[in-house]
Amino acid sequence: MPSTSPTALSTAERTLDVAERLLQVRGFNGFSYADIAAELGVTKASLHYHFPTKAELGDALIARYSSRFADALGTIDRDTTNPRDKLDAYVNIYSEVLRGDRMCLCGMLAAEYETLPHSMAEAITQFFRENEAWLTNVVAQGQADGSLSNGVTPSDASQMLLSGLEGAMLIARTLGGLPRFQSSARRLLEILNP
Amino acid sequence: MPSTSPTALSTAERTLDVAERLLQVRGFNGFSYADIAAELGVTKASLHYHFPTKAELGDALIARYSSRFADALGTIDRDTTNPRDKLDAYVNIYSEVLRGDRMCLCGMLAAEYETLPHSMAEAITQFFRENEAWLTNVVAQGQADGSLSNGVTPSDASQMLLSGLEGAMLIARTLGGLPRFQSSARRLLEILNP
DNA sequence: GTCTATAGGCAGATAGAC
DNA sequence: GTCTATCTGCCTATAGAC
Repeated sequence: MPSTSPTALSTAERTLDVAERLLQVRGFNGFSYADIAAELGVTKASLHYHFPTKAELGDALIARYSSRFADALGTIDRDTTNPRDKLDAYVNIYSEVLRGDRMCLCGMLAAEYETLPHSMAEAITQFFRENEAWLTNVVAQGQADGSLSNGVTPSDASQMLLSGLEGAMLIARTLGGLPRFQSSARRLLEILNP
Repeated sequence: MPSTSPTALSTAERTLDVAERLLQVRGFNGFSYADIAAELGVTKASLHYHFPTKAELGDALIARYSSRFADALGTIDRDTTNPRDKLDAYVNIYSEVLRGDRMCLCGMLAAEYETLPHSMAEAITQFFRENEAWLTNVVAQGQADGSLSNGVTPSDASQMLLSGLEGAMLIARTLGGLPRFQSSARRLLEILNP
């Protein structure tokens, strides 16, 4: 039996859950296998059974995070049609992360970029590319239907939204918190007012 | 004699120079006394003579960085009168940091915030406060003389500029580099077009 | 001020019993 | 899958000679 009840999580999943939070709060170089093990009540050796090296754990964390993010974008596309509503929903993803006192996982890793294994570095870049591609699409839609200003190219707008939101999260954790983040996010979106 | 020639730097200063670069590239948790010692050709013990603990080294790094940043803002105030020129010069400070393949020192530390000694955390918050105070002043001047839009409060504008620029640096190091940063910075400033 | 030497702890990682 | 036990290496930091 891999689990003790229908709702129980495997050790691998619980490891990812704890490691994900530690990574988003303290950074990849700011937590250890010992931290995860203590929180789960298992030994470090058990963790190495599921994730032999920390680089592999990191790869798994980015893969799961990117996958969930992509799912969330898919959900937005299904649930909303108005491009402005899509952007509001996009910002809301970030708000919920910050509400948990966390930084965006890939934003955190972007800071530590130069210290990371190559596979992780590439995966982070890919995460940002995918986000920008989605945002570019939404902005282009909004410009086509007139709901968004066409004073900026969709590509430029998506770059500014992505980096603006990541920066607002970064600073808000040290100064101003969620209210400040949401205020900055609103200002960013106003740029696209027609 | 504290130095061997009029232009020679003390070990303490050279330590700060190397540590500063390592911190801006790899983060506070991403370098060690051994890294600095190897680069300077001295022993770790020598470094501990000048900076007994890493927390004290970190305090000194933030203090020097903040002081230089404040000097740069003072120079801008002396050399330019037009608020738009001041903002351009402000962005240029960031561009030069990124040109050296570095992240803003305090932006990097903002990511590692939760792992830092209290004295460092407080100093980072103070750095951001001072930057925002300066920016708020410049925006207010520009609104008064009509060179900047008054569609946003100076406080909101300064928050968005600071976090937007920090975020643009953060992302540009993994995707797009300096050209992308400068493009995003230009877009941010356009928000203040009258 | 800088060195050698070393302490004490924690990091990531592995071997092998159960 | 999880454990005990252990390895090796690096970390911050200190003592004491020069």
